[in-house]
Amino acid sequence: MASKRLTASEMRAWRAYAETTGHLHAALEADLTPHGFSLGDYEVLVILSEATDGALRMCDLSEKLGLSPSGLTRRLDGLVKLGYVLRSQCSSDRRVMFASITPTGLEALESAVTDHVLSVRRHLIGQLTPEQIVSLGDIFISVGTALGRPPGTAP
Amino acid sequence: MASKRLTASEMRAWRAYAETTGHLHAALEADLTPHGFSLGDYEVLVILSEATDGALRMCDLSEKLGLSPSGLTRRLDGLVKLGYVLRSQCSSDRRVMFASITPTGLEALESAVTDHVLSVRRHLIGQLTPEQIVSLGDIFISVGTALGRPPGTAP
DNA sequence: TAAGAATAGTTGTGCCTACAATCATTGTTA
DNA sequence: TAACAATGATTGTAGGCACAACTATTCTTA
Repeated sequence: MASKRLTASEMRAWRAYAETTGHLHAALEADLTPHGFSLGDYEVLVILSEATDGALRMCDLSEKLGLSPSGLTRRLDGLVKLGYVLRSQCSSDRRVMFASITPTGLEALESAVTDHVLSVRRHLIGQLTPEQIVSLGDIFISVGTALGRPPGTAP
Repeated sequence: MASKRLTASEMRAWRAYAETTGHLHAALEADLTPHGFSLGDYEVLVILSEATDGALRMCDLSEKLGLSPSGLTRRLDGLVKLGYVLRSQCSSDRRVMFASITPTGLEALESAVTDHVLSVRRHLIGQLTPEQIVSLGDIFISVGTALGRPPGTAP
């Protein structure tokens, strides 16, 4: 019975989530700044480092990142200037540009990964019981799936 | 034992959360746009409407919103221009400005609240079992508290 | 009470992002 | 194959936000 109001329990969950998710993001971001790049930059490098062919088309990358094409163009500009990412043309389709992570970028990423994992553990995972960790996964897999964006299913 | 890596279960939870939270925010935002204001505007109006004295100091409001002072100034500019919010001076301390919601603003808010609640229910609450709802609350109360930002404790 | 610190808010500036428009290339079809 | 649609990426522009600098006011204290 989908009421127009939230029950006390529902309100408690919604408010806790809504208020905390921004703080959590800010904390993770802050822990990463000593490494010289933002959480957004970090995510780009992670995805590029996991790309099976070592390179991704701009449109695929922007899709994975949930970023607009123009947003990705500018984000890559910065990473290219830092020497962390390389643009290259596709030989078979001259519309597409590939992005790939450079050895320098991989180094920078690897030096940040440890801290970031510790950060995630400290602020999120470490605060939860094993049961809650499973539940957190269940919850956001359900929500993401309902949104048409099932997580972790990206090829 | 705080490892430098995440277990499969931890990774599953983290990835699901990280990937989905942005999509959820976007969906809630999209459901609100027909009403003519953003989720940020909505939050301002909610907090102002709940203010016991009907008005809040800028600094208190920015604190509640997790917004910088300058960010709040510009956000209020928009809401004032729309006629939804009123600025007024404090008689006892001429540094402070009060913000209060106008009758027009209250109308606009009330017309949006129903849709927003339905939106929250559709995208988040409605996807979860009662146990998961409790768990969601528990989880983010723990995380928020660890971040020094216990949710729902704002006076 | 006068001087300096602290507080409240606004403005200047810059970064990040999205949307719309644009250019180039490829695909489709009449 | 010529015309039109679709796709991939970038650029112009504008909005939202943060940080730093600034003004105004109040608090503190010597």
